[in-house]
Amino acid sequence: MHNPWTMKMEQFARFSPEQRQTLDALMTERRRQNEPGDDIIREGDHSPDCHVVLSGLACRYKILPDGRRQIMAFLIPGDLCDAEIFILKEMDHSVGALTLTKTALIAGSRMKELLREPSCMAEALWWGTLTDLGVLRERIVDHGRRNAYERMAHIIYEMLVRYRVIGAAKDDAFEFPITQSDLGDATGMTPVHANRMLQKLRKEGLISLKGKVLTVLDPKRLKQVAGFNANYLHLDRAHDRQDGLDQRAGDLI
Amino acid sequence: MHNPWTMKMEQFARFSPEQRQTLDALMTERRRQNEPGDDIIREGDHSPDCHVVLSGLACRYKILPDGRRQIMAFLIPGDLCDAEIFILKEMDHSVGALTLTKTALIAGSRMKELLREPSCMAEALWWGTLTDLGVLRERIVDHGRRNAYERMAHIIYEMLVRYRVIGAAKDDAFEFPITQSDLGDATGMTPVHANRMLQKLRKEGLISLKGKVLTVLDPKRLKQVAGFNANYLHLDRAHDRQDGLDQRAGDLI
DNA sequence: CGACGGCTTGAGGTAAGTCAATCCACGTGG
DNA sequence: CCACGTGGATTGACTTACCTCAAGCCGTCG
Repeated sequence: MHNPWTMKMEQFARFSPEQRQTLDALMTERRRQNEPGDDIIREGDHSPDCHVVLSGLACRYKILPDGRRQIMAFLIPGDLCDAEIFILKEMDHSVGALTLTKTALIAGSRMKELLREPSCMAEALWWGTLTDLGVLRERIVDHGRRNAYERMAHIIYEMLVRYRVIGAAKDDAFEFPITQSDLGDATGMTPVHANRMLQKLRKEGLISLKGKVLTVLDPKRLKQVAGFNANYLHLDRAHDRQDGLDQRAGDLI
Repeated sequence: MHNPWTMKMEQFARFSPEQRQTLDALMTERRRQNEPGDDIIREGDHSPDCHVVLSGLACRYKILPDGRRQIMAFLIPGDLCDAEIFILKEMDHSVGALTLTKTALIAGSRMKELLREPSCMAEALWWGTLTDLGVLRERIVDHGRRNAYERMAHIIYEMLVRYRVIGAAKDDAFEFPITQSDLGDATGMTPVHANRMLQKLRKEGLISLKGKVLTVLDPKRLKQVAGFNANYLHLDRAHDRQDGLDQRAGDLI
C-alpha cells in the first residue's frame, strides 16, 4: 500500500520500486497530527521541515489585519504544504487543519537532496509546484470573472476531480467535512451567501449534501455550470494508468 | 550591463562572472518581438522554447467561452513567461503582449540542463517560481477579500515595488502603458468601474496618471489603503544589495 | 435540559455591473 | 490645415448581485 504523496506524484512520474521505498520511508519516519482549527504552519514561520498531508483536510489561508480571511487552497492527502521551506526565508501564509489532519515531516535538507538526485523526483516536484500554480490561476479566474453560483460549482467540481485522482471518491461522492463558513472564505463570499448558493445547487439537482458527504448528482451539468476545463490540473497521464486507482478520473475531464 | 533576467535572479542568488556570462549569452542568442495584442504563447501550445521578457509589458490571461477575460499576472522585464514548458504537456493559459514586447527564447532542453547543473541556477529558478506562487496567492486574497478600491491600490503598489526592484522606476513614477480596460480585467472589475476607482485614487491624492506614466504621490497612504505587506514577494535580499540598483525598493517594504 | 455551533430564512442596504451617451487625443487622408 | 474616424476615458441613470444584520432553527454534546 503506497502513501498518498507517492500516488500523487505517480500521476506524473514512474518510480522504481527502490524509489517508492525511499518515499514510503520518508512518509513514515516522522509524523504529526493536528486538531481542527490548529495551524500546521503559520505565516512568518521558517520550519526546518516540509509537511505532506497524509489524511484529513487542510487549507492555505491568510487573514487581513481587520480579520477578513481568505482560503487560497484546500490541501488533501498527498499535497505538499510548504514547498517554500527549502528555498525561501519564511512562509507568506498559513496552513491550517480543517479536520483532524495527519502530516508527514520531511527535513528541508532531505528535500534539497531529492532535488539533486538524478532520479525523476526533481521533475515530479516541479510538476507538483507547476500544477499548484495552475490551480491558483484558475482560482483567480473564478474570483474575477465567475459569479458566486459558478464559483461554488467550480470549486466543488474541482474537489471531485482531485478526490477521484487520489482514489478517495466513490462514484461521484466524497467526504467533504467542511463548514459553510470555510467554503465562503474559499470562494470569497459571506457564509450566508455560500449557504444560498449551495441551496441553489441542491434545488437544481446538481449536488446533495448529507452529513459530511458531498454527492455530485449530475456531473455533466455541474461541469457546464462551472465552465470547468481540467487542463489546468495537468492530469495528462491519468488516462493511461492501469492500476485501477483513478481510471475513472478520466471520465470527468 | 546585465540583462533583466539575471538581475532579477540576483535578488536571490549570487552568480559568478562565468555564470552571468552564460546567462547573458542565453538572453541574446534568439529573440522575438511581439506587437500589442499579439500572443507570445497561447493556451494549448507546447512550444519547445521558454520565453523571458526583456522589455515591454505582457500578461498571463484566460478567456472564458463567453468572452469574459481575466488577467492573472503582469509580466515585466526579467519575468519568465512559461516555466511549465519544460515539464508540462501544454500551456493552460495564454501570455499576451500589452505593449511592444521583446522576449528571449531559451530551448526547453537547455533549461532542463540548467536545473541539473550544480550551480545555484536551479535554486534561483525555484525561487522565481515560488515567488510567482506567492504573488498569485496574494491576488486571490485581493479578489476574495478586498473591495475594488483596495484592489486597485494594491495592484498599483505591487507594480511600483516590482518596477523598483528591476530599477525601472524613477522615484515613485514608472511607465505603465496599460488601458483601463486591461486594468479592469486584471482586478476583476468593469472598465467603467476601474475608471471610477482610478479617479478616486487621484482625487484622494494618492496617484497621478499623465500619459503613460503612473506616479505614486503618497506611497505611505497608498500602501495603507491597499493593506500591502511585501512578504509575499520574498525580496529578503533586496536590503543588503550594494550595487545601487534597487536599494530604494527597501523603502517600500 | 440548556448551550453551542452551524445552518436557514428574511428584510433592507450598498458596491459594483449595465447600458448608453459624450468627450477627448490621436492619427490619417483629402 | 482641417475634417473625420477611432480607441480609450469619462459621466450619468438605472439594475442587480451580494452583503449586513438579525432572528429562528436544528442536531449534538455535556
